Amino acid sequence: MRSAETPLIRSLPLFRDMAEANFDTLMRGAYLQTFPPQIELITEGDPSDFLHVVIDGSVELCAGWNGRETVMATVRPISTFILAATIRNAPYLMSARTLEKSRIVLLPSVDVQAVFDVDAAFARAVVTELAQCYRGLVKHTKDLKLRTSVERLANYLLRKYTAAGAPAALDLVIEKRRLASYLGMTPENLSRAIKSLQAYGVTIEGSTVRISDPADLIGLAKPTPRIDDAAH
Amino acid sequence: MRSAETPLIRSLPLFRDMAEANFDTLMRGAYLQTFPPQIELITEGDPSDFLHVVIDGSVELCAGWNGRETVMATVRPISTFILAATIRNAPYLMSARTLEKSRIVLLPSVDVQAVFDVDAAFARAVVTELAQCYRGLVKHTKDLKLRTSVERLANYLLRKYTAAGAPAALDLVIEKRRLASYLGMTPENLSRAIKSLQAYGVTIEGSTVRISDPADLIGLAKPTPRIDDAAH
DNA sequence: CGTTCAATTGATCAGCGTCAAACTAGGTGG
DNA sequence: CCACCTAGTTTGACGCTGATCAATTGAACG
Repeated sequence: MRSAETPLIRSLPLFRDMAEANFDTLMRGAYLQTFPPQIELITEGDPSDFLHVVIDGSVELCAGWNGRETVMATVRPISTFILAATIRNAPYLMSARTLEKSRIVLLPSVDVQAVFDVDAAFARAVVTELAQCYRGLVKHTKDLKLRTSVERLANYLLRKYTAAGAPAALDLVIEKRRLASYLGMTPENLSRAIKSLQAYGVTIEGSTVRISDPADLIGLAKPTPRIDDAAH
Repeated sequence: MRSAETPLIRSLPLFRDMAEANFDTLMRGAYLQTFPPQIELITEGDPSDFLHVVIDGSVELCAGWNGRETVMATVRPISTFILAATIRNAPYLMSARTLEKSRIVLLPSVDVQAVFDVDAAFARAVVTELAQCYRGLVKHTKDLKLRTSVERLANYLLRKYTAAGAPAALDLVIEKRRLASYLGMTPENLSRAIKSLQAYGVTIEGSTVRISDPADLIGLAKPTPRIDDAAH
């Protein structure tokens, strides 16, 4: 692959510091593909052949068991997913499907592993990225085990709100039923959780969120960096 | 540090393949300490100064928020913990405390990072270990989100049972209230979950577990490698 | 303008947590 | 050696959170 996206990929933390020659090696084996919405990119249990990089659009990672399904994460540009499966050369633990029309780069796992062994800077970046993902999951788990559904919603909204710079109106980007699944509740329950946050100055109309009194909401949500900070 | 434990540590997947000289560097800066039970080794939010290796005893990783607390994992010999915090040089997301008298090796984070940069084999091992931890957490999260508490208990017992080679009697090693917290329920609820498994041939007296009809229990638990297999 | 699917609302119910009390078992001191 | 103390576990009663089911509303799209 050689295209306009190459510099974009190169600018990712994962690829930023590696040697040019090794980056070229990776790119030579790479595919850039555009997928329509609702396409299942990978399936839970399949062998991991490619490391994926979302260039454009959005992808949902989900998992199922015994007829139930849950959203584990949503991946937006520009970031990678299923790095851990690629590293361990193990079957995927989650499925991935496009939410909208998306452009995705596929890097053969064998290439990633080969470059990993010869490029120390890339190795360092892989470890840093993986550690980041791990810590993100720890936070998600703490969120699930330590908070009620209303608390989870309140903190979710505050995270998006502060990340966007405390705007008057904020867009929920994600469909409500998917948000509900991500937060570990049913769509009906999310509806009710939203209503119960009205008492704290939160109004959600369609996908537009308004927070009239952030201090009040913070009083309920009690956010902590050890669960709610993206960095670290 | 130079002691009888050195070869033990050397034999860990994390240190097995690295150059002797680099391993020596790590060991020179290491401390071996013995801690009494119920000692808080690290505290959520503190900066990560050391990578820890449990040589003997057992350590519990837990996390708290707003007066609530939950058990995230139990670490038994011989394995490491808080690798991700060490790598990212970020504050701990979990606290760790000894459950019993334990011997633990402390490796200064700066040493670990320095050796990582010069030893490709060690770097590979770190990545492999981290990816393993990540996948373990994905499974834990799936367990929590997709299963009811009785299903979680049934699968937990089956995992221990098969790992121990399907013995007639199996010891629960962990205190029930901690197991309850790990499985995301209250001690009272665990008691009731245990009773409800009697219908599937499970009896638990004290810390002794007996499974009279594994096939029956499997029918209820519906274990899957994507949640319940330790490997992968 | 009808079709479709998400979102909402209401009613009901099950799972699970909370509270309180009784029951162990392990350890200590008389 | 036994009585007692402490802490974990169990049991029961009760209530809340959140899931389920069913019906309605709303909004996007052909």
